Amino acid sequence: MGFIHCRRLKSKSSFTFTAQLTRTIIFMREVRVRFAPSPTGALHIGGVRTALYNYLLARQNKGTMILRIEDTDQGRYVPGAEEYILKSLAWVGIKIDEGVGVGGPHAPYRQSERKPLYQEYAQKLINDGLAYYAFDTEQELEAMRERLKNAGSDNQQYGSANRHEMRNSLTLSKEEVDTLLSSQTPYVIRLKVPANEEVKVKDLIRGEVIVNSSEVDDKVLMKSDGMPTYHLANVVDDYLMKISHVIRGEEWLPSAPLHVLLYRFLGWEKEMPHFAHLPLLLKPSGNGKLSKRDADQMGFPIFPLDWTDPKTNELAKGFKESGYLPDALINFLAFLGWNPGTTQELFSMQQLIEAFSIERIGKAGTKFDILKAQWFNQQYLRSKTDDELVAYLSESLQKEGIECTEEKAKKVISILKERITFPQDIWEQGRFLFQAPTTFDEQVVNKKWNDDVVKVLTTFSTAIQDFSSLTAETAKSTLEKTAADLGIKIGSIMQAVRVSITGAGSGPDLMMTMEILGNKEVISRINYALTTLKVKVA
RNA sequence: GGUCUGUUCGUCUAGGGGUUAGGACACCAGAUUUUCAUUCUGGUAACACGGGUUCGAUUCCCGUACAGACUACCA
Repeated sequence: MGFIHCRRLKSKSSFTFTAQLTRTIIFMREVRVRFAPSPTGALHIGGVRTALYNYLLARQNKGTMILRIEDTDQGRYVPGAEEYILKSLAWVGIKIDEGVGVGGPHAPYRQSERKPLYQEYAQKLINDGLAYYAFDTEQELEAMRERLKNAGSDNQQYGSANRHEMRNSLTLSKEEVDTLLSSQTPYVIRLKVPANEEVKVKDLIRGEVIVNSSEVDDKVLMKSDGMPTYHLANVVDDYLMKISHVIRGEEWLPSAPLHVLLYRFLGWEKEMPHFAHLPLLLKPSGNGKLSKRDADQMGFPIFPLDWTDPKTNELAKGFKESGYLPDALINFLAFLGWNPGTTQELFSMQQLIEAFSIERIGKAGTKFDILKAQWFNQQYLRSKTDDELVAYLSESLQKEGIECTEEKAKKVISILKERITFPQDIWEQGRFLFQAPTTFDEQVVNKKWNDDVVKVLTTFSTAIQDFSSLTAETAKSTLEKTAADLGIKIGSIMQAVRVSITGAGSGPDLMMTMEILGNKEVISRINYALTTLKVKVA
C-alpha cells in the first residue's frame, strides 16, 4: 500500500485540501490497474503510453498490473494481434503481473471467454428493470435517426425521449416479448438510462465532469450475437477484477458517465474505480489524433515492433527495428503528457516509477515530436558501454559477412560514438572503415581536388610505405611534414585528402581513420583516388 | 449539429495574482575541430481573444474563437 506524495501543499485552498484527502483515500486500497487493448491490429504507440502510465502507478504502489484482452468484437479480430501486444509490452519492459499470457485469480482475462458472466449481469439489470430487450432492426434505427433529424432534434439517440416509440420490451407486451425471444429473433439489451439526472464523473486529471443523463443514450449492453459491448464488459470486469484505477485515453471520457451509471445500477458504486482520462497523442503537424497515416507520411514508426498487416501484407516498421532503444522510447513516452516538475529529463524505468504521479499528468493533447524521441535515443545510446556498442557493430558486420578484430571494432566505436543516433548508424556511418570507396563526393572533388593535393598525396603515400604501424600521431605528423616540405597549406588540402581515403567530404577524425585502416589500405585507397580522379585535374 | 474536453515559445512543458515568464528539443550565430558531428557560449521565440474581479491578471470568473474527442449491435 502506498501513499502518493503531495508536491503542492496549499492549505488555504479548500479545494486542494479536498483533493488531497481524496488522493489519500484513493491510495488506501490496493492498487490494481489494467491495460485493456483490443486485438484489432498492431498496438499503437499511444496504447503503449497508456500501458506505461498504468504500469508506473502499479509499481509505485506495489500494486498489480493486469493485461486484459477486449475481444468482444469478433468482426474486428485480427490474428496475431494479441501475440503482438504481448511481445511489444515485453520489449518496452512493461511486465504483466496478471492476465492474458500469465494467468491469475480472475482468469480468464480474454473477454470472449467470459461471455456467460456478462449475460448474467445483463440479465440482472433486466430483472431489476434497469435494462430492456430491443428488437429494432437496423432499418428501424436508421428511420428513427432520420425522423429525429427531420424533427430538428439536437441528438438522434435511442433514449428516454423516444424509447417508447421503438420495438422493445418496454413497448411490447410480455407475451410478444417472450414469443420474439423464443423465436430466435435477434435482439440486443439496452441500458434504461434515466432522464434528466446529473451524472458526475470524478476524474483524477480533469476534476469533476458533470453530464445530464438525457444526453446519454440507451447504450447497447449485449449485442445480438450474444457478446457484450465494451461498456458492459469493461464495467463488469473492472469490478470483478477489483480494479482500483482506470487509466485510459481521453476518447473514453464521453462514455464515462454511462459507466458510472452502470456501476450504480449494478450496485457497485462504492467499489467503482478511480478514473483518469489521458490527453490524446496528436499528429506532429496540423491537428487530430495521431494515426498510422501521419507516421507513414513523416517517415517514423508508430508501432513498437514491425507489423505486417495480415490482410494487405503491408509491413509497418516498428520502433525496435528502426533502432529505438526501449528505455529511450519509454522515457520519451513518459514525457508525452507527464513531467516530473523538475528539469531532469533522463529517467530510467525505475526512476519513472518513483517520480510518477497522476496529478502531474497534463490535460491538453500532445503533439508527437519524433525529433525529441531521436534525441532521447541518442542520449541512451551514448550512455552505452563500448562493449555494448561493439555488439551492435558486430551484428551489422555479420550481416555483411565482414570479419573484424575486437581491437579494430573498439577503435571504430571510439571515433563513431559521438556521432550516432541509432545503433545502425555505427555501420552506416562507419562502413567506409571496412569497404574502400568506389565513388567520391563530387562537390568536394570539384572544389578541392587540385595539383597540390595530388603532390601531397603522392609524397605522403610514399612516406608511410615502410611504416611498421601507422598511428593517428604519425599519420598527422607525416602529413603535416609532407605539406610543409612542399610549401602547401595543410588546411587547403585536408578535405581532398579525406575524400581520397573515405570518399566523403566529412566524417570522423581522419588521422584515427588512417590508424584504423593501416598504411597498406591507406596507400591503396590513395592510389585508387589518384588514378580515378587524375582526369579531373588535367 | 449536440455533448464533453482542452488552449504558455515551432514542439514538449515549468510556473502561477506583482517573475527579466524558466527548462528541454528544434532552429540560428559564435568558439573549438582537419571536415561534419560532438562539446561550450550566446540568440530568436510563448501566456488565443474579449469582458469582468482586483491596486494589479498570463494566473481567478464569464463569454468568444479555435482545436480535439465522442456522437455504432467498434473498442
